[in-house]
Amino acid sequence: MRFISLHCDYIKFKPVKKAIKEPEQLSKEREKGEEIKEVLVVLTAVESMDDIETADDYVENIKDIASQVKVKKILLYPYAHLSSDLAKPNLALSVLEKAEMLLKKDYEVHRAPFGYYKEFELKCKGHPLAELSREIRKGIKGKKDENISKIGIIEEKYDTSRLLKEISRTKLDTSKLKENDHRIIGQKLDLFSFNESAPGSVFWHENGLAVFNELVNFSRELHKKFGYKEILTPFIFENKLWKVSGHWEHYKENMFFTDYENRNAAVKPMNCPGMMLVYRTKTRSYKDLPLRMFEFGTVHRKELSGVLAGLFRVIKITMDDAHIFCSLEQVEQEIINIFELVKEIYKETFNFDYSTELSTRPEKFMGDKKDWEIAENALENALKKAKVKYKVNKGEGAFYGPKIDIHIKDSLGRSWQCATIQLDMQMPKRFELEYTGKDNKIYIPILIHRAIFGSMERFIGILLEHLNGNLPLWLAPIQVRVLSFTNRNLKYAQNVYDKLRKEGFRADNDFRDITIDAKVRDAEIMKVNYTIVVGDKEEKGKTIAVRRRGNKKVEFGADTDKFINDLKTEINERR
RNA sequence: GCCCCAGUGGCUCAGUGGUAGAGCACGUCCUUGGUAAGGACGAGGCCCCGAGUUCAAUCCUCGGCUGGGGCUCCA
Repeated sequence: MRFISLHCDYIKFKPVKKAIKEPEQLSKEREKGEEIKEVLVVLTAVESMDDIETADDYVENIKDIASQVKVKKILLYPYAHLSSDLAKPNLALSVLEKAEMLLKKDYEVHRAPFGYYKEFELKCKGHPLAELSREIRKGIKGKKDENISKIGIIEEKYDTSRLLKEISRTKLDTSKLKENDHRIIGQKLDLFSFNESAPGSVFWHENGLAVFNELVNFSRELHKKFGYKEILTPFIFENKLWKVSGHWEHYKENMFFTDYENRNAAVKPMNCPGMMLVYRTKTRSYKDLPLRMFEFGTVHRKELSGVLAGLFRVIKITMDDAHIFCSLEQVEQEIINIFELVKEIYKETFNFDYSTELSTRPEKFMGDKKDWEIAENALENALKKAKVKYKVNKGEGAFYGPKIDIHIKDSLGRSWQCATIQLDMQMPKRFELEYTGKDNKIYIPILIHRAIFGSMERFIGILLEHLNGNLPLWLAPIQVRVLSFTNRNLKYAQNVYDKLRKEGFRADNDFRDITIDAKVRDAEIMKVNYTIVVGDKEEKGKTIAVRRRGNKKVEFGADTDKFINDLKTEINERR
């Protein structure tokens, strides 16, 4: 039996045995100031009268805790055995009839024709449970009452525990965009835009591209330090490659196809196969390992239409992708090295609050259980050695191997996966990758897929929200802006501006004929790091007046050359 | 893909079954100001696309596209 309770905008699925605990939760929510006026108890899948009694206990509990809360009981339809045992409709029917008789007073009973189950499942393109919840909600709003009688039939085979987790998670305040929403910042600072004609694909404006490129440069430098070799592979590959890699089989729905002449090809949704081909360009020996191949790879993935979200979820994705080829013994150390890199970026550079999760073997997996155990142990040991705190997600690994992910929350409290480290023992076999060992025998290397930013787009989105658009000097799209005080000072202002440009700063100017207040205001809104005003005083003394973003104090009479040097120092320190 | 909501000048939004309005931004002029909005005037719109209802649709209905939130999936 499934047990559903709804109140206000909350919707929760609870297995009946756990549901008894729920009234406590209700009181907690009331303490937090949640206003709950009505609780709707919806019973589905009643299998016996015991179920109904349990539900009644639950209702009594609610009444004890919150006497003013209105409780409405709905018996949706006892579909016991219906899904799993269509051969016994009479059994289900008898339960239903009993229930109806006993409960008519208290429960609104809705029933559907038994044949509806199949129909419903066929109709559902999404998750049947999720759809059921919408149906119920719709019914409650009274808009389409007739729908209520048609629902309530769901296959038991669907794993509800995961859904439970999702749905019972704190409901987000979705009514308002937060001020630090990256989409708003992106528009205000003229960083990027989207267009209907290329959904899920970012148009990077000058300002946004500056941020993007700085991050790329930063990452390149760091990867060099960590011993990676950067390469670049094609965008379009023939389908036969995707058949080898397994994407044809597992990822076809997400790929863009493009045929030409006699070739059937696809735009790459992942970078791995291209890199595998580079590995194969020569014979490798154990001396070459670990081989760390790095690529800023641009991939395209067809995503379900309801799933795109600003920079967080896009179709054209740029990844700081790398593949590490190594021996089994080297895996642990390589993972530890990756943690170092993660720490360097996430902690030292940006000071993010992030969580680490280890996902293990799923029910449907490729390869040997033994290999999986080795891989999982390697990941876990590395986590422990690197003293990383982590959570285990059992059974949520990729089909080809276990993985470690880094998650960060956005302005709405939603968690996004950024960095990912995945062990793969399938791809090297499929591509027949080899290396010669010390003993002159041929071995298959282990493959580690990993991305640190994850997707550049998503990372920039997270970063913008984290800093509320106040980017540090080295990343800022407009580092310095020169303002003319009056039209008398235009020439000198132009000189100062030219000088800054020639020094290589991202500088711009505002020589409009409006008040200095208005220009300063605009510079602050644009999150310009340093605003420089030149007026008569400055012109006379060959100085500048410097204002730092968010600071009310202004440094009058500053020396231009010294200012330039200070800027350079600040950029180099990446503070 | 599913559920709910939205789509009106570059931006933020009003509004109406009789083909449109404000503020900001933009342009011109006045003003020449010391660190978060000086003033006047002006230009700018296939009211997302397609069909239907109607004498008449930006508005109502249906379908589509895109965006937002929630699922599912993922970086």
